[in-house]
Amino acid sequence: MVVTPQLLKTFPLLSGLPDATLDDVAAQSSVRKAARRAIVLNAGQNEEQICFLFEGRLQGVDFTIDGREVGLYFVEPGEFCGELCLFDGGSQPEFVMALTPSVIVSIPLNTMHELLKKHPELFATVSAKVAGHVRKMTFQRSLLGLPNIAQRVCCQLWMLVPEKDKEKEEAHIRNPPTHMEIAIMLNISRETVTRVFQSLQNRQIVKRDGTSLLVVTQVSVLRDYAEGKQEL
Amino acid sequence: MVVTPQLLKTFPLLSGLPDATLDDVAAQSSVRKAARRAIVLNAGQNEEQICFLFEGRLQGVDFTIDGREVGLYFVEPGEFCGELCLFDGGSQPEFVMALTPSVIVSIPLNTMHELLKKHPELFATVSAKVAGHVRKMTFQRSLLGLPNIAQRVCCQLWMLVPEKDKEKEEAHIRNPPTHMEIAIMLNISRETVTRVFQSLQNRQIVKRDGTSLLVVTQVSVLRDYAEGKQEL
DNA sequence: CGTCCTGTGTGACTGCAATCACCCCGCGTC
DNA sequence: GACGCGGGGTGATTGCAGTCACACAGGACG
Repeated sequence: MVVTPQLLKTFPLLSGLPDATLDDVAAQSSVRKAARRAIVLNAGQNEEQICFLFEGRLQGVDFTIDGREVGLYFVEPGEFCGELCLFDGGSQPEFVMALTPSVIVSIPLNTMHELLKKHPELFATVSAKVAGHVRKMTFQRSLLGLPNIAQRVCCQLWMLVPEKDKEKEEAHIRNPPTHMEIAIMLNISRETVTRVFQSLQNRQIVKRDGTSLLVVTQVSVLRDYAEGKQEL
Repeated sequence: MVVTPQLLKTFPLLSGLPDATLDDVAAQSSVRKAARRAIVLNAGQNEEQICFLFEGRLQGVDFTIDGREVGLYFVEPGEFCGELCLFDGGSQPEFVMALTPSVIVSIPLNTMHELLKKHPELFATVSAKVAGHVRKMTFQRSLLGLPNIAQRVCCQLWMLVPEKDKEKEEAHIRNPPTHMEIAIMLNISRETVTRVFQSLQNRQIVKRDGTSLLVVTQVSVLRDYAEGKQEL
């Protein structure tokens, strides 16, 4: 499929670029669709492309030596991934997999390099993204250190509460991860996640509204659990 | 204490810089000593300095919400830390603590920024270091996903085997982390680490030589354990 | 309509690592 | 020498989360 400059403009990182530049980049880029659970980027390979997510949802995942899946982060529409090789030309550290059918725009590594050279202001954005990634991973790592499993789940849930809702008493989490996805991120079993959720629902702290919406009815209580001020 | 250009030259990152530049940087930098378990960089603060380790050993550590310590990485002499704020001006994500009495050279963030602007080749090195950090964290995260604890310990041990010894049958690990430090990195208890080590020693796969040297006598067997090809 | 698949809910069982309690040893230092 | 302290070693106990097995609901799809 053909990449139009208009398509590229939908991505915050690129939206400020002059039309001529976008024409140029568009000509060298490509679009593709990825089915559910399709691999978008392979770990351990020099992927030579930066992926921009137009539609769908991706997850960075790794696998342990014994084949277990390890969830690392999500990629939402408008965001990009695979940028690490811009920094050292090394290989992609983790797999990126489509959680839902997705549409992905790929810009070749070289094109991206040229672009960053010409527009250093983009470089700052990409750097900040990597820095943010490090911060997130550090936080996630500290989550895994929690001995209390329920607390771990609550922390992750708290992370998913939109910033704007954190002070309110009710929060909406759209398209929440499945229990399995949460389990993989937190290094616990799917059943355990389900049990924690049951417990939260019984106490009317969260409730589900269809498959694509999770309502946190008592945000402050959730925070207390997350911070260990209360035990579940 | 006064920082001399000669001192700065001992750091690989800075060794190629012209003397005039080093004079300049030295004038704005400072040296300090850190006692064992002293905090070198504080998490959550805008530290505004890049720390170069001249002597000793540092560890990046985080704390879970409930106060548990989480070990992240080590800093060896000649290396630096605290560079993440160069990328986004954000705060330091984790604590950096001295494992042994250490000597640290601090270069202010602004000075460092100027330096990188004037010498983009340094920027590549710093970028590569951050990228490498991300890779390491990703790997460490996948370690934590291992359900078999003994395997986790063996993997960590395998990581500590110097690159040059990985193909040999005997490897030397200088200044190995204490059981406690390993336990913290792997999110398991100190006793469990001890028991795994006992098991490895009984099978004559590793042996200790004083406090500051650990000898891996059967490197290939250790690798098999690490890769899950054999069970301990 | 039936079928398939994914996601969720739940009970029973069990194994394994955390915890606790205590030991020893070596080292620095008062 | 006595002492404290950090580091390592070990047994007994226990609780908790993983695992297994199965049930059920809802959506997609022919």
